[in-house]
Amino acid sequence: MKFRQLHGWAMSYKAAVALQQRLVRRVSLRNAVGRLRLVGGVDVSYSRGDDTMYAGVVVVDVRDWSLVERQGAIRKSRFPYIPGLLSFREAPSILGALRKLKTEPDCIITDGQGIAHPRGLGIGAHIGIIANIPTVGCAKSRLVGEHRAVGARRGSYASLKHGGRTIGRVLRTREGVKPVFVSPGHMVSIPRAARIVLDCCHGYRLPEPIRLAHAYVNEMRKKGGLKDDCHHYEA
DNA sequence: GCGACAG
DNA sequence: ATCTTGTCGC
Repeated sequence: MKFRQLHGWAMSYKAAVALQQRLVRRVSLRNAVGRLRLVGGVDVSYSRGDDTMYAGVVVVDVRDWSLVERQGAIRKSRFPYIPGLLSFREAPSILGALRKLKTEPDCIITDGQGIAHPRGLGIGAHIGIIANIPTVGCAKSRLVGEHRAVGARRGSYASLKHGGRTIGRVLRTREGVKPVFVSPGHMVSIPRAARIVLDCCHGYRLPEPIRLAHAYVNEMRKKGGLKDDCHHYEA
């Protein structure tokens, strides 16, 4: 994981939007994810009147769903939540956690949109081009795009379109619950992104890596402190 | 001006 | 995202 220092994070909303329009050209939809084994998941937690972000990343082995490694980072954010500018609030802390990772996953799933974004640069895509690793956006609700009704069976999906382009899929990961919005982040195709998310959902609406990351950051915030783990492997 | 609007 | 109690269903 070769991180790139593409830019700083302190700027006006206006500058942030301009930056997204400039960075979107670096996003690649060329699939670079082969057989899946190690999948990462990232998430952030924070309290109401506090801008302290508790970010975490977990790496799961899809063969048996065991936790391979997890790392966390606590950092204050000075950027507010604004639809379309989520990465400027959460990405700094998430990248802090990612830099501590010793294990390089085959791809990372983010809690939020990939390219299914007004300017094509949701937090999933943004993190992908900076960490230089395949990423998949998996959001619980829609930000942009239109789609037809999604079938009731697990695996059913509808194409998510915006501005005359297909930007992702609305995927039913479990029967009886709302579908999720999947879109490529970086270095992954739309079909592969959807397949990755579906393969990572085990009895629940959200992918296992995201669920574990969510539980991890919440535990970090409540029971204070950042506990990490790394179970080394033999190639 | 009004409605929409990831987390 | 967080806050917050109960309630419906497998």
